[in-house]
Parts: sequence; structure tokens; C-alpha cells
Amino acid sequence: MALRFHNTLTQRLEEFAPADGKTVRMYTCGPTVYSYVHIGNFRTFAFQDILRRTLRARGFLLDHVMNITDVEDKIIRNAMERGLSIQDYTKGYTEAFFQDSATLRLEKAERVVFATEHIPEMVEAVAKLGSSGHTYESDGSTYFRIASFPGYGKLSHTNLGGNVAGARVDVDEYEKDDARDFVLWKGQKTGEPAWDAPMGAGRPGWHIECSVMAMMYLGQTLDIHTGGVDLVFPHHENEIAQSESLTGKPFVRYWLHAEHLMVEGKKMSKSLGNFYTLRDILDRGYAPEAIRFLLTATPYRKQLNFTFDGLDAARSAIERLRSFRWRLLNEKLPAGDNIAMNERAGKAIADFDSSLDDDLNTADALAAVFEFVRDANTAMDAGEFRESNRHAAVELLTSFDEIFKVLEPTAAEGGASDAEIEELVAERNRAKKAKDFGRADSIRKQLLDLGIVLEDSREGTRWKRK
RNA sequence: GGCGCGGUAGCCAAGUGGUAAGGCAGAGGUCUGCAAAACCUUUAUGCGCCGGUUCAACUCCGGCCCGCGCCUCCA
Repeated sequence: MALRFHNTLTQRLEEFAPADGKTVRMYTCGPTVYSYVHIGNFRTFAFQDILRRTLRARGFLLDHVMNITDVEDKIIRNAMERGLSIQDYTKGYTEAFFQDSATLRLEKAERVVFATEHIPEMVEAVAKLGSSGHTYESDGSTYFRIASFPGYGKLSHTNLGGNVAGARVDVDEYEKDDARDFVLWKGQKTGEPAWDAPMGAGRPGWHIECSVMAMMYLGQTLDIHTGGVDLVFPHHENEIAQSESLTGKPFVRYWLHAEHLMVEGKKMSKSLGNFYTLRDILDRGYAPEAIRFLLTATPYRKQLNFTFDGLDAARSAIERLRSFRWRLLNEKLPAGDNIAMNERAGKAIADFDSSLDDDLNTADALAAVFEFVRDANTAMDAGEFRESNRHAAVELLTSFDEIFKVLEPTAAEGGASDAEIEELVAERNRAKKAKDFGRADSIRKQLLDLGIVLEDSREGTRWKRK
């Protein structure tokens, strides 16, 4: 079955292939670095990571651009309050974002681009929109006139010509012809950082930033553009209006949007204050893999309610997979081959792949893996899993972990070294052999206090960090 | 009000017009110096509610109720 994605533009499941058949050109709206991003933001970035890895597993090359918005109202306000340049203010948050992403094992986009490094191109785009009659100036700022773009609303499927009764549109705050017109270029106010431009000193609006950088690196029509659902309107709608007004060509072939991470039934957000940063959760002793698993195990188009119970469940689920892998790699197995078992593994891999092909159905993909783990464990217990079956099973785990990336534990900082632990385990095994169980138990206890759990088996003692 | 997503076991969560995946948690059992791990059994006569179509619907159609999101910066 072919790879299929739900396209927000058409509201349908569509077969996907890059326009050139080989390289997927995709753009992701990255963070605005005015503070730490929270794990709700990371839900979307984790989805993009699953997307990247799946595309590559299908043999495509990637040219993925992620922007960093490093000039914006909150950044300017906070930087000015602290007497810092916007560069100095954003630097730490940008680095923290990269660090947190790496901690969650998110691949870095092929190109990470900064808004402040593309101002001339944005100025040029605004000027070009002006010369083609899409803009107007008001109070020093330049606005995009929505009425000049007939397709406006096609992504969010809203008819903006009608009334907006009930919507909280505060018209008074703006000097715009139409409440939905949006700013392309913000005129400088006293003391604010600004760049020179034909339309007056100022700074770019958020929307033009993404259009310009996306098309500059990826061409006039992108294969994929992703973000959270809250960006559908107005951000992505505005990107379409600007971009297509500039080029006359479709801006994006496939729009993919991730649903929100919820907390106690509400969207996790800075403004509600109900958010956790990655650091908050790591401080509570959870491993990054558990967080990654939780964020990715629920398909991206479904709202995901974040709970610590959910994190506990994720931790246990990963542990089950790791235990199976340990057994697969270490247990002595009867010689030979069990053809049925190889076929079983092959079916699991096929199911895993086709689930991901189906709009990245991670929950279904995981089910294929866990079902195989149960069957393989059962076969091992019965002596029906043979030496030569290892290969196919390892292949499944490899396919799985190329996407989910949770099997390798994150190395603990500090604490006992592997060598020290091995020594204690060896000593305990000597004590066990001598039937000195008191000594053996005290070593078990000692290691447990260090966060090390022991599991005895016929093949020896396995240890793992809690 | 408009647009969108969703309501499946204690929790999380797949799914199909033909009789409910998977994970976590719980209970009982096997194994075990201890402890784990693993395995087995067990936990939804029912998939928000009401109608309709059908031999058959959780799955299709109609209506309704509820939750969430967007419509303002926002992943």
C-alpha cells in the first residue's frame, strides 16, 4: 500500500510522492525563541521527526527547512526590558531548543534558517507584492490586502466574506481596511530595532518570513508544509496568500497539521500557564525516551492528553521492548530455523510499514510490534524460536527503532560506571554460586540504591538502569 | 455563529458493513534461592444518545448531546 497523508488543503487522504519523485522538499514552522518551548510544541516537532524518518525509510531524500523566528514583538519587548540586543536575548533560547530537540532524538532539519538573516529577501518580497497591487500602507506599516487574493480561506475552509458573529475580532486595535488584512512589514516604533526598506524602516511580519525562506530554499512549490493546527489560520492561510500572489503557482502540495497536546482537557499553552518544558519533566526523573514515546505513540491528528500516568505507561512499554531485545540478543536458542517464525516476523514488518504508510498511524504500527513480541516470547518459552530466527526478529526491531528511536537508554549522568556495576554483578554471582544468598541480596540492594535493577536468567544476569 | 477534530474497557488507544488490535494498570496461575523478566487465564454481549437503511452497523444515512481546537499571538 502506498504512502498516504491527510492533506489539510483537500481534507482527504492522498497518496504522497515528491514532485520530482526523489527528494521531499518540506518546510516546518519552527519556534519563536522568546522563551523555552514546551512539550506541546515538541509534540508537533516529534510528529515531524516521525514524518522525516518514515519518508526516508521509504527511500526518499529530504530537503527540510525549519525556521527560527528570532525577531517578533515579544522578543523585542523582552530584550528591550533587559537592555539586550535581540541576538543576545534569543541566543540562549535557540540553543536550548536545539539541545532539547537532541535530547528527544529529533533529527535536525537539513537547513535551519533564521529570520534575521533573510531580511533583504523579505523586503524584496514585500516590495514586489506592493508593485503588483496586493498591499497598502497605513500608519507606517505595510499590509496585505486579503481582497486581492481570491483563494483566501481555501486552507482553513472558511468563507471570510460572510459575517463573523461571535468571533472576537477587535477591529479597533488596527488601522486596517479589513480586519483580516495582515501586516507584511511593521513600521519602526521608537527604540525598536529596525531594518531600512523602501517602505520605511521596520521589521518583517511573521507570515512573510516563512513564505520567503521556504521559497528561497525549496522553490515556488513545496512538497510538504507542516505545523500545529493552530497555524492553519491565519498563519498558513496568509503564507498561501502571499506566496501565490508572488508566484502565481501553488505554494504547497501537501499540508500536514498536528493536533494539540492537552493538559487536563485544555490545550497546553504559554498563555494558559498549563505547560511543562522538557526540563520540568526530566527533573521529575523521566527518561527522554518515555517522553518521546508518549508524544509519538498517539497518531498526530488526534489530540493527546498529557498525564504523568501516561508517561509511566510509556516507560513500561519501552521496558517491555528492551527486555525482549535483551532476550533476543542474549538467550541461548536451539539451533536451526523455524520458517513459520521468520514468516511471522516478516508479517510484523509488513504490518508495521503499512500502518505508517496510512497517514503515520503510529498506534497501529506499535500494535504490530507488540503482537510480534508476544508471539516471539511465547515461541522462545516453548523452544520453538531457533538460532536462525534471530535475524528476522532483529530486523523488525531495527525497522521499529529507526522510526521510534526509544530502545537505547539515555546514558545517566554521574552515578556508577558500567565497569563498577559489572564488578558488583560478578561478585554477586560468585556469592550466589557459593549459596551465600545474604551477600547476594545485599549487593542487589546496594545496586538498587544506585538505580540499577538486576534480572537473573539461565544466560546470566542482566542489569539495567531504572 | 462559522470551520475543524473527537466521544471505543480503570487509563491510553487502533479498527472494520459480518460480529471488538495493542499498551499500561488490576486479579489468578506457571517459572524462580530472592527479585524480576517471560508466558497462560481473566477484565467492553458492547464501541456518546435516538431513529433509519441492511440478512447483518461500532462501522453507512439523518437528527441530537457532550468535549476540545481555530476564528487574536500561539506547535
